[in-house]
Amino acid sequence: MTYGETTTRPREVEMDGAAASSERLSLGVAARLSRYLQVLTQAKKMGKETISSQELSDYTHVNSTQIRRDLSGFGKFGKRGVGYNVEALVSQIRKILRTAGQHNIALLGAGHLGQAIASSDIFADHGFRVVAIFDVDDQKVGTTVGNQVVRHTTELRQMVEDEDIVVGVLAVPTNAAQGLADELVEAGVKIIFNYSESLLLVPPEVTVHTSSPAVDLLYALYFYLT
Amino acid sequence: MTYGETTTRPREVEMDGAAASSERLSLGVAARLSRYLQVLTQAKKMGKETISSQELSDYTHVNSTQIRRDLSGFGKFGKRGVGYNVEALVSQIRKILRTAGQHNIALLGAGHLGQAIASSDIFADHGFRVVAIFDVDDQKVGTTVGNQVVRHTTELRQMVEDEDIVVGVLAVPTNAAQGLADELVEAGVKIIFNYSESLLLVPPEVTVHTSSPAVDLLYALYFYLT
DNA sequence: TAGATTGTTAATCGATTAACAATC
DNA sequence: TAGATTGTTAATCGATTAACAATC
Repeated sequence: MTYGETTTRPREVEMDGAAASSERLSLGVAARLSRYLQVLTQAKKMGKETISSQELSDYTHVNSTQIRRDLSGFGKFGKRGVGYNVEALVSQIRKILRTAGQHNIALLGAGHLGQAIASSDIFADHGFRVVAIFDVDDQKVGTTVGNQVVRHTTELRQMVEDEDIVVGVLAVPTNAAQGLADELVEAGVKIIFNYSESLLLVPPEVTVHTSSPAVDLLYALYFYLT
Repeated sequence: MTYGETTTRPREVEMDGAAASSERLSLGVAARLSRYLQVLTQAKKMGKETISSQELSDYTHVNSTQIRRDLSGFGKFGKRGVGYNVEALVSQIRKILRTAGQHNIALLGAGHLGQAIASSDIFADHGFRVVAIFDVDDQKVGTTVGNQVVRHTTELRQMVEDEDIVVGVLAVPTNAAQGLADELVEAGVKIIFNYSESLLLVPPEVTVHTSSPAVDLLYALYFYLT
């Protein structure tokens, strides 16, 4: 590599306030923007109007310079000496992540975990709507959980089609997970959120996210112990 | 920077099979090792005896070269042409992450989520043991959840001391989370696992991990939409 | 042996951060 | 104005990956 050479970096053409760029975000940037969004959403709920990169850093543990850098790649959202307007930043990041709209979720499993998910608004806050809940247990089918009537999993395919469901959440026992994952895939769901311990095998075009609190805990513990 | 210069890299002294190094792992390495451990633990349950870096890659979405590289930093655990012995690798990684022992957890909240956590073995599989469950609701105090009797949160401090609890898991409503986090901190807990939506402020020596399925989902959705 | 898979190198690429001028 | 905080540069650092010899 030669140096002393001034590299002209590719730069996004400023698009009159439009934050979304045509290039795909890197994994890291997308992950961090999502975390900022989480904090901002909660800050907004608490009535906070502006937030500084330092405050965002305190909550996310992301370096404040990096936060400013991440954001400045899409526009000048902040005000020097003041910080960022919480509400405006929320909608900018939603635009960047292209998740400004509503997305429909199918919840599989009406046990304790399923009920916890259905009655919380963690998903609702971010534009995800649980539009159907399924279980195989006839005792549970027909009962109401959250604001949905529990259906039998045999109705899965039809509901995915009718309700335009893009995400399936697996809150079922380990041994039932792979079978239901297969059914979700066949029904056309492209993102599976796995709360079971099962390792899931799916076609490459389907994304699986496995929730693993114990893994996160191991990781936190390491830094506590060292 | 000059080049053509051969940099001598610091290298761990081989310690006769001992995998744990004296240097602190980087954030990235610790996070990835935890994920390998999760997959290996499940693979072991399923009776798998060996696993290749490619198989680990399929499940973790970490590049197979990087997996081999991460592991080879601590010893030669694999067998060429065969792969890694699942059971041996589990114990090596546990040694590296220093989580070979048992660690005690306090669970706050005996609602649906608390019950789901108490009756699952996601934590138990990794050496975490729920040794106490708390709630403020007198209806719930005294009932049995998992294999524990639910206690009132007034007993928190004493139990943390008696049972040597290092981790507190918050499975409570958003508006109760900060208050209980404060109590956990006062009781001496160093790691808080937050399942509520609340943003928590804690002293710098305490680690908070906030679970955020919706954030993970946003992130997955971005790569699906683009 | 032939095939498979590790361990390791060497090169590239992107993430991270300190520092500070710009400016609200 | 004075103080605070952004936006941006320039440099460093660590992560990532292709490639392949070693070897089971």
